[in-house]
Amino acid sequence: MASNSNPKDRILQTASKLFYAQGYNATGINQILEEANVAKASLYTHYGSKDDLGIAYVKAAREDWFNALNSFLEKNSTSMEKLLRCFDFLERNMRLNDYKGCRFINLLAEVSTQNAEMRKEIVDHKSTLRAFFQNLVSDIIEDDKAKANQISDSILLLFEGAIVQSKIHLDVWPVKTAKKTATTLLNTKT
Amino acid sequence: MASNSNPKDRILQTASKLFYAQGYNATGINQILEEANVAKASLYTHYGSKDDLGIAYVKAAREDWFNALNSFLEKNSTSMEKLLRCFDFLERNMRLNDYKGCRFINLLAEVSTQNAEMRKEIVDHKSTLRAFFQNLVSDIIEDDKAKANQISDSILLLFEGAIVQSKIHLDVWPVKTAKKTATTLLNTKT
DNA sequence: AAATAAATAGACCGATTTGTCTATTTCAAA
DNA sequence: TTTGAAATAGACAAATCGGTCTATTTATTT
Repeated sequence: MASNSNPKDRILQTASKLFYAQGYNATGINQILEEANVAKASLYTHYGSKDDLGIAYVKAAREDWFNALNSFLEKNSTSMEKLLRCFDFLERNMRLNDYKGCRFINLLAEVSTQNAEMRKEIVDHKSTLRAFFQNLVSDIIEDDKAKANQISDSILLLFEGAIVQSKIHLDVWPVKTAKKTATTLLNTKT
Repeated sequence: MASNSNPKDRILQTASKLFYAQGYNATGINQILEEANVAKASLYTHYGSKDDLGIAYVKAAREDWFNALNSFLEKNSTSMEKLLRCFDFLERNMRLNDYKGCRFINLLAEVSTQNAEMRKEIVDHKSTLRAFFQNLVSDIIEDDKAKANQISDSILLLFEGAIVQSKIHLDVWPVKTAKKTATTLLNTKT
């Protein structure tokens, strides 16, 4: 782990790496401390417990994710271009992360019944993503609101399905397939 | 847990319930033994270790899942009807399981890097599902093979995306949305 | 330079983890 | 009814878990 920055940040960075790579329950705090080169007391002064660290992790990951997406999208592009470029972003991420999939989906599988606050952050994040797609699609399909929502939610489902299937098959074909059908749906004129 | 059947089956049944409800890593063998009313030695004679029990769990779940699906589909129905009814099956399952989502996706999130054999079973299961959709769609779209595959894979992605989003929002609207768009895709004539 | 805060190493705690082993009991087949 | 397998309860082990605490050292600030 990078030895720059302060202990507090180093803990979060290392936790982020390990929670993603090994899972939340499978990652012990001792491993985090070792790899972050940080004393145990530092974890408990900056974060109160492992669960609180987990919550801080999700919150930071939420911000990081949308920051990365927005900086990947080109400012002066149409809503249609942005929508399709979301799938390019996804493809790049899947490769970059060695097909570990979505941090939030992975975490939800572990803590859905275990930790209500982590669950809430995850749900809020995905609700934000849903609204993000809805906004872009509403720019393209302006006349029929019901149709716009049907298409934007379908794009969301294709997006999420592509994440899961990409993780399963260790390949980007699901992302390419999703992008292609998303294009088809968006070009279906009323 | 049902006290019928033999210890071996009771272990698997209880493990299946707990792994699904709490996750694999969050479930200790002691809890399984208590709820199954079974001695510890019985677990280690019938299954060799917790991981081996986990593998047995996935294998049994694979068989159960497709058995449930096939018995839900009506024998004398068209491929189109069967395809759409898959989403009714999904909706029923999501409700029935209190939106715990997909056993295989949930498990993959935990053991993807941890246990290669469990991963393989999960991947094989999803590959079977993919082929299942491909077969049905190929009955409907016979002329254009590339188009048939594009549509069947898109249905797979909608299906998987609906599972994930349904678990997130504790609602069946993603399944309904997926079914509707799947219908649209299947009705797009060449 | 003195005072204060931040970070350190690491012992320690009780609980829990998977897994082994012994000794006893239940049960079914010969 | 005897024999042998199957199942039982539970002690035990070694490791790890999250978390607390003490004592010391490093930085920062005044």
